This record gives sequence, structure tokens and C-alpha cells, in this order.
Amino acid sequence: MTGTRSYHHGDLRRALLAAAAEVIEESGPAALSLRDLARRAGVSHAAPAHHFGDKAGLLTALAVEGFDLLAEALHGADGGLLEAGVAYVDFAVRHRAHFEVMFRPDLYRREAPEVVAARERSGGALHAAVADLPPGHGTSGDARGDALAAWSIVHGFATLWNAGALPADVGDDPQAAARAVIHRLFGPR
Amino acid sequence: MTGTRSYHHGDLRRALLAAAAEVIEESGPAALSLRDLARRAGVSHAAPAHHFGDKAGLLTALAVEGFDLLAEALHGADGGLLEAGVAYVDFAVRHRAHFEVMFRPDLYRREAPEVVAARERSGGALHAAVADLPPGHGTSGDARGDALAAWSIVHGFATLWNAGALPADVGDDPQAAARAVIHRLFGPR
DNA sequence: ATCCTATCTTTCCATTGACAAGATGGCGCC
DNA sequence: GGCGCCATCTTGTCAATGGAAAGATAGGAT
Repeated sequence: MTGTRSYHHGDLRRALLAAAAEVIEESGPAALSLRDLARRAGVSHAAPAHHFGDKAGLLTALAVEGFDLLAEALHGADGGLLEAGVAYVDFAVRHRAHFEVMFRPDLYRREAPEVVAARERSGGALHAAVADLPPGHGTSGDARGDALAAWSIVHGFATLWNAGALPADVGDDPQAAARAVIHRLFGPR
Repeated sequence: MTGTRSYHHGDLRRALLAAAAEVIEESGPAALSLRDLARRAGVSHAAPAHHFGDKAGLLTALAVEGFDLLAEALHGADGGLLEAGVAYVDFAVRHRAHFEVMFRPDLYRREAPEVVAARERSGGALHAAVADLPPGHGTSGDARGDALAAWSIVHGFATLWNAGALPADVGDDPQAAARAVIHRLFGPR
């Protein structure tokens, strides 16, 4: 109901989450202001409280959305662990705001049941990808250790990329660069 | 001058940085308040502005301190790339506040000359460790790619550890766990 | 002894997050 | 069709914060 300018917004919750992601993407979570979000949505400064309670509540909802999007992305990646890793990086780059919040537990209520459930969904997707990996690709037989190493390398690469910490010679294609990095861990030899 | 309660604090700058690190370690950068730091140091709420200008200035100083500590830690690690990686993780865990700020460019002035210089010092230390690695340890001959993969895996592991995102079965010794992870990348075969 | 400058204080303002109480209007129910 | 319920949104308010401006203090240089 994008056209109506009535008393009721119609889709405030979604609008606020989208605006929050946009702000965080541009200026980081520190610059996030509930009142600014309300202004962008064209509602009063107290409207967000009804949907999220407080700031942490809004970020909790963002984190849940993020973990679900991540699980979806990982499940959708065909091609074993390597492509799952690329999908992880791709998710982090394309949904930078969600990704940033998800791994910043001081910003939201990480113990909230919806968060725990969503986090388990994405964790399950990661482990499924590790289990799919055929032997002879640098795996050690210790699936748990493999998963931890894989998670570490893609998470680290994605974080450094998003932080702008990587030197310019890495290029401007995160997927390609990620593929090369992951290849060093699990690529066929 | 810890005893004197004079008009001049004597070591305000250092006291504020230490207090900031403590607060961030406990509650994250979002909870940082200049006024709270001033209260902890026993000075007026405007005193910090003289030393750091504003909040971003304080965090810039913290980041510089962090990059220098990291460079020092990496240089001090003997034992090639593996031990340098362990030192990286150890730094991130022991100086969690510095580490967190360093890679959150929206919190401080990442282009400030002191920051650029300090960052280059730690980057140089990392590359030196990669260059030290003897062949036959999974290196590909592409030192740049090796460095990126090594940096990614230790950075990812450290970040996930600090975020409390890792499952409990990883244990409680970050150095040991990190060693196992890095071993999968560059360990002798 | 005097000035000078870095350091710190006091005062003030706009913005923010959070809360309380009230207004609005869609929806089910009769 | 009319009525009342309740989710949704608004207005008003408060303490805390970051930041700026202007003044006080002290320790050292000349």
C-alpha cells in the first residue's frame, strides 16, 4: 500500500527494517537513529517502538532476517563447499548491513528465541555444505574442524572486504577473489 | 601521578584510552560514552574533547594503539607463519576492544595519517611472516595470495571467537584452536 | 615576577532513546 | 447497519549524550 498516506502506514515494520539496512550500509550501525528511521518512513518518532520495543529490538529483527537470508543463500549454492563459501561472501557483500549486525552481539538480543532458531538454520546449511565435500580436497576427515576452518576463512575474507581493509590489488570482484582464497583451503590439488 | 587530585589530571589521555578499552571490552563500542569516560577519570565531561576532539578522535587514537600493538605482537612471534597467525588471534582475544575498533572504519578516521602509518606497520609484519614460510607447507608460490588466505583465516577465526559465534565444542583455548585451524591451511603435510 | 599556553571546568544547545497517555481507524460481532 | 475492540500511530515529556563556546587554573618559559 505504497500510495496511501493514511494514519496507518500499512507496512511500517518492513519499511523500518529496509531503511535501517540502508542507513547501516551507508554509515554503519553507530549512525543508526530510530528517529531518523521514523522520519524516513514518514511516521512519528515513537512509531517504531510499537513494532520493535526499542533499538535492540529492531536490530534483533534485522539479525533474524539476516540469518534466514544467509541460510537461504547457502542452501541455494550448488557446487559443494567452494560454492557455498563463495555464496557466504556474496551474502556478506550484498547484505552488508545484515551481516554486520549478525556478528555484533552487543547490538541486539542474541538469546532471543527467533534469533537462536534462525542462527541454527544457517549453521545447519553450513554444515551440510561441509558434509557434501568429496574426499581428496584437502579435507582431514574431521568434519567439525573442516567446517571451522572453512567458516573462518570465508568469514574473515568477507569481514576484511566489507571493512575496506584489503589492499587494492585484490581487485573489485569479491566472488572471484573469494574463490581463489577458498581454493587454497579445499580446492582439488 | 596517581595520587594527586589536582586541577590537572596528569595522564588524562592514557587514562581515557584505558577506560575506553575497558568499556568496549565489557559492553561493545555502542555503549561507549565520552561523559562516562570522563566520570571514570574524575574529570569534567568536556575534558576529553581537549585531547581527542571528539568521539571519533578518541577511537582513532585507540585504533592507532591497536595497530601498533598488533605489529609488535606479529614481530615478536617466532616460528614462521603459523605462530604469527596464532599471535594474531592471541592479540585479537587479549586486546578485544582495540581489535574491534580497528576493523570498524565507520567508528574512526581511517584516513588519518597516524592510522595509515600504524596500519602499514602491522601489514608489513604480516607480509614478513608470509615471506618467512618455507616451501612445501601448502604455499602456492603466490605470496600475495598466501598472505590474503592466511590473513582471512586468522581474522575470521578471531572475529568469530570474539563474537561468541563459535560452538562450545571448540574449547576454551583460543590459541590451541587457532593453531588447528591454521594448520589446515599451511601446516606441513 | 610576568606572561603564555596546555589543560581542565562551566554553561549551553540540539539530538536521541525511552516512556506515558491519548487519538485514529479497521475489523469482527451482533 | 451500527457498535465496540484493539492494533497502530501521535503528542508530550524526561534524562542522557555529543559537541561548542567561553572562562578558570597551573606549571613552565622568558
